[in-house]
Amino acid sequence: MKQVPTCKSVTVGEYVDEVASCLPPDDKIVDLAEFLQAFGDSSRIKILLALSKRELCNCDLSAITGLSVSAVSHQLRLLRDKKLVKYRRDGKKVFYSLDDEHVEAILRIAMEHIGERK
Amino acid sequence: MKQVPTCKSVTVGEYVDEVASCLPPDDKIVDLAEFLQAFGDSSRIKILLALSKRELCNCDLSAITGLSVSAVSHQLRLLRDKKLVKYRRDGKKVFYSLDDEHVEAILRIAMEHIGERK
DNA sequence: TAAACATTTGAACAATTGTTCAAATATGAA
DNA sequence: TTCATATTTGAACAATTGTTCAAATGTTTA
Repeated sequence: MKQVPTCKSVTVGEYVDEVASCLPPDDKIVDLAEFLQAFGDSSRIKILLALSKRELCNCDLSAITGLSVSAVSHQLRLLRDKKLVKYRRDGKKVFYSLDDEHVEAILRIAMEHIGERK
Repeated sequence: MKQVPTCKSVTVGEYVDEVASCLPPDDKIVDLAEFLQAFGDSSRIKILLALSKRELCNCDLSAITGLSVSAVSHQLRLLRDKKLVKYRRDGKKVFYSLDDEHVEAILRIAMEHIGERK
């Protein structure tokens, strides 16, 4: 950044350092952002909501979401890498499910937040 | 999408329609994705975590996060539009805070999820 | 083995994103 | 009014993203 943060008024400086020192280190910030970013796409939300009902294979997810098999696979890889889903192979199929209760909780709370407004 | 979802094995068709009918309508999916996408950036995570400690103005947020005043303002506009933060003007300053407990809860749960692994 | 089914992968592409910079707007004090 | 401070805005740009398509990889059955 190029602009120097000035903010000359009296209140500044009293709590800025205190809040700044509360922030996690940069690598944790990045992990957090990447984890939450994985929720931030309509295709992935559809996949995650479907998986919140039951374990599903790539092919089923394609039928349910209306996305191509390839698109679903690409998104599942991302969701796997970011630890939102886990999987198990059963013969030709690979069954996916939500990684843990945190993922479910975030979906539920976000639904609540959306539902309340408008 | 161009590829027809086939998935010819026996298990298919039993629950696909059932799960599909559980999914919210498209506009709600989009709202959900846009809300959660707003969490998915390191700069915005820093801003949100800072705001989880206390109400802060644009200028303070710039000092705390190390981002330019302009970059913070652009991100705050997005966070406002997506209903993650609210604000009040006090003289020359505009103080921002988290919109509600849902936003706080999502940050907390995501921190837990990140904290548990590795 | 070959064939069918299911999934994954990589390249390409358009679309979206986050930052910077400069300029504009808003507020309070002199 | 003019000045200083604080915030917002819009254009530009590089960087990232999500999808498609074609090809490759796994797995089971014949």
